Amino acid sequence: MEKNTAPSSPSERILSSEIPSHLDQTVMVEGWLHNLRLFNDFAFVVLRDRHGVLQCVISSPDQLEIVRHLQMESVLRVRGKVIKQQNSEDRYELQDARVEVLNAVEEALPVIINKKEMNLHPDTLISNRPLTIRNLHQRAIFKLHGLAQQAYREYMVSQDCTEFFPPTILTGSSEGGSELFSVDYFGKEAKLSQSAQLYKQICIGAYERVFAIAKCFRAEKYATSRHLTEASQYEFEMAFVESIDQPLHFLQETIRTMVETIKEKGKEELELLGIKLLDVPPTIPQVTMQEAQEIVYKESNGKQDDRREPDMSPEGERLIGEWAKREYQSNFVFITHYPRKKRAFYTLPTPSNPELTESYDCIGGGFEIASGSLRINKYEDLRQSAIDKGILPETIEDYLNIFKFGMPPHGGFGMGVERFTQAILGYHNVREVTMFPRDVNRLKP
RNA sequence: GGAGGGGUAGUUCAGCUGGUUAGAACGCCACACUGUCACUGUGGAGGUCGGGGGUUCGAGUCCCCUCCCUUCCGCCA
Repeated sequence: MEKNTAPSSPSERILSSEIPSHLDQTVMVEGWLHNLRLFNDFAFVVLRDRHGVLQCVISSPDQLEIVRHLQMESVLRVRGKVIKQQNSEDRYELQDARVEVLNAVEEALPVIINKKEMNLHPDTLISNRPLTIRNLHQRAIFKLHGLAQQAYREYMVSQDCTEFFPPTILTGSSEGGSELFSVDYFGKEAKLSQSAQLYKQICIGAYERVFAIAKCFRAEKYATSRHLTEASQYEFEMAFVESIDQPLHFLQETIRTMVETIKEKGKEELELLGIKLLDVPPTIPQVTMQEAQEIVYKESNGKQDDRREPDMSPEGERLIGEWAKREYQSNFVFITHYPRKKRAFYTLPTPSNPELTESYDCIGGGFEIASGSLRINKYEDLRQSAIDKGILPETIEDYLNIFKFGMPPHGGFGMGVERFTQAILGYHNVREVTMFPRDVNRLKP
């Protein structure tokens, strides 16, 4: 591990964030050439490290020559004395800086990354990811994205959940849902997992409460602003639940913890991005799908009518999101009790109305970010449900067999990792919050 | 899979009913500049107008084919 004490020796690197506590001391910093403002007899070298940027003032002719022809993003080591900037109480700089070039960039950058707004096409942004990730805005997005994942883990662990890692190379489909990617597996055909569903259900048989941050792959040519072919999911499953209230409460508190953690630990990044996160209300509004469709109908003054549809339309999701924001100051809303025909065969039907299910989605930022349900836990019921859905039990034998050996009542959810970040930060395209997105036409970088 | 919009300099874009040498801003290069912080000023380099075919005296501009990007729908996390 690195030493984490504040060094006082000039031979030891300090970070830009530590500068204020070294006033009047000579320090050494390392980082990238973020900007260079050159004058006749002096220059401002702006250095960027993992915490921020620092202005260094070059004033001697020999040092000026070193810096004069440097390209941006060259790697530098700079020594100088920490002083307060002229006419400023809270800004610091290095005086009489001496520069050592650790790795000079030899050619012009393909994109400008030291401006606040890069103003690039999404395609250019991603194709140049090795560079654009260094942009302060871009860097902040993925810092917050990482904080969300950290918060998810911490909350799950605090609730006595056990983390596990599902496999992604499988023999076939566990849900029979979307298209799967095929991979050559020593001459046999294997599939990439589209969901950790099977494995999290297996795991509650031992641990009762489990979670995972799992990759899932969908070989479908969706060309939308919210689909990836390779995505990640916050998976959760808990045993001994009798009502959807339990997993929904879990989901609500998960979201709350994630939002609060980001607000607290991501203060600087949020400020930089100009994003103000809405607090999660004590109770996230919850409506049945039927109620949601009525609300959408009214919200749109009759223009959007999904009331005879078995599901919400994207426009409907957007409208119900606006409704929740206006009526409950909530960025999130739960929709429950979807029709059985829209849900996977393992979803528990509603006892009082078998046409409906004990299921729920979470709408965040105006689109679906999470989905879950109570599950059928008895072998015969599950087998019959598969048959009702037109699935041959023989084709899902491995899955069905789990339920012969004492599966408790259980339920859970899966929440899109990228979509969650997209929802709370309010970005239009999921690729903007995905560092290395994979979609129909993109396999690199 | 369906329907729109688009592809012009490194980047983001303008380019009219087809017309002579295709422009701007930022970036890059050179020079000037004593406090900038999106530094400023002057000058310069940089283009197979996505690719292929066609119409025409003449195509960035019109037509056909093709590739790519993007938005929306289907679908879903």
